[in-house]
Amino acid sequence: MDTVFAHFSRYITLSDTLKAELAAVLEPVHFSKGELVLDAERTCTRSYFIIEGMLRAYFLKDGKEITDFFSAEEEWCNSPKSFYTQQPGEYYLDAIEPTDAMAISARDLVSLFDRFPEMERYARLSMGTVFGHLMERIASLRFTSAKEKYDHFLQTYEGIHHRIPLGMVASYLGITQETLSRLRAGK
Amino acid sequence: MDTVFAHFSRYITLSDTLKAELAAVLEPVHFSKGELVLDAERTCTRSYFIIEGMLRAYFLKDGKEITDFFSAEEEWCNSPKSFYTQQPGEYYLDAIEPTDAMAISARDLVSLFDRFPEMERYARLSMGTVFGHLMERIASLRFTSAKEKYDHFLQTYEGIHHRIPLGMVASYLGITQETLSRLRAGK
DNA sequence: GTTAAAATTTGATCTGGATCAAATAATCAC
DNA sequence: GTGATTATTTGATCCAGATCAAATTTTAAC
Repeated sequence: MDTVFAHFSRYITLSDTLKAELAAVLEPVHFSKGELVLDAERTCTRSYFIIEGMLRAYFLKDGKEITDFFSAEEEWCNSPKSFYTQQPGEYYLDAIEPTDAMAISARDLVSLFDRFPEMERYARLSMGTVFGHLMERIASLRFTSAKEKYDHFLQTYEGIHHRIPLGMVASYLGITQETLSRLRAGK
Repeated sequence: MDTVFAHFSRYITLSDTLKAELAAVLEPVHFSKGELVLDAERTCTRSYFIIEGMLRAYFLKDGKEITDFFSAEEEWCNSPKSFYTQQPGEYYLDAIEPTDAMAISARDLVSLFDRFPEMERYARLSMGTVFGHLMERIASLRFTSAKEKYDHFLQTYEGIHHRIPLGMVASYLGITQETLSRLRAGK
């Protein structure tokens, strides 16, 4: 729980009341490696704050898994559109490592937003951070070679990249496995 | 001012007090076609809500202008990172059409956030909308042909695309002008 | 440990879109 | 309006990375 509080404290000051409320609604969960966290057929009712491990969001295209993003320690993971609209979305979530996380339900979160304005602020500010990452990723996708994309990935997921299978990295970058394999071999 | 209020009302209920405050800090501005709205050397101190016209954000790469996004009627335009951090950023903003907008300064906005929790909510929810667009754009950039990227653009900027010069569209899509020209000719 | 299944590497070929170059067409300044 | 600048189209060539195919390595199940 300390990890969660520390994360919130990067953006807002946590009152004791809010701490107590958070502690009351956050539920520790564990996923084993390879476990499906969310099926795209279902609505994403909970968001997961990762304590240890890594989750992945992917969708299916022509029957193949296309990885859209990874979430590691001290990041939230959910199926954004589905969690926001509370309708089924396109993403599957799975655990690519044994993962410990704290889960919060959409309804509990909404209730916190209603009662704690600082939660709104936290959400606004932390979204800003993610926003920046998305814009960088767009720039990287548009104007860089496969090699540069991979280098950018290594930098973004510094210290984490070796934990992710090559095929997933390739689809995340929008290049083929073969190309990525050759890049890594240094050709 | 009604246009601005209508926009806010899509996300929150505007109290009379907040309306009055907004009216007090929003300043009407006009830019003529081609006018530079923000130089990348400078800090983006204001955000512009566009009433009519279109602004564009671009950066320089090898001396050439690379368009990153367009903002049209009922959208906000600023240099995101610069506006958020109040440090100079990488973006230039210019008007690609004669544009009428309402400007709000970063300091006024911060003050509104401090005094009106519903402004925090507005920001969180409206960012969610933009967030969705960015994710779609990422998907479009990674796995689609030039033709599909252009089709996606036409769809996203439905009714607006004909107002944007081809070269800007091409750099927005991350393809060359020549390729886009050929696509449009239907080859 | 042995075998089967999955992930990664390596090889050969092909192609969409880039690049380089130049001709037209549209827009602007005066 | 007219010349000059800027935007768009068209043509020829080239290459990064895709695709198709298969070998090799790694991982997992029993």
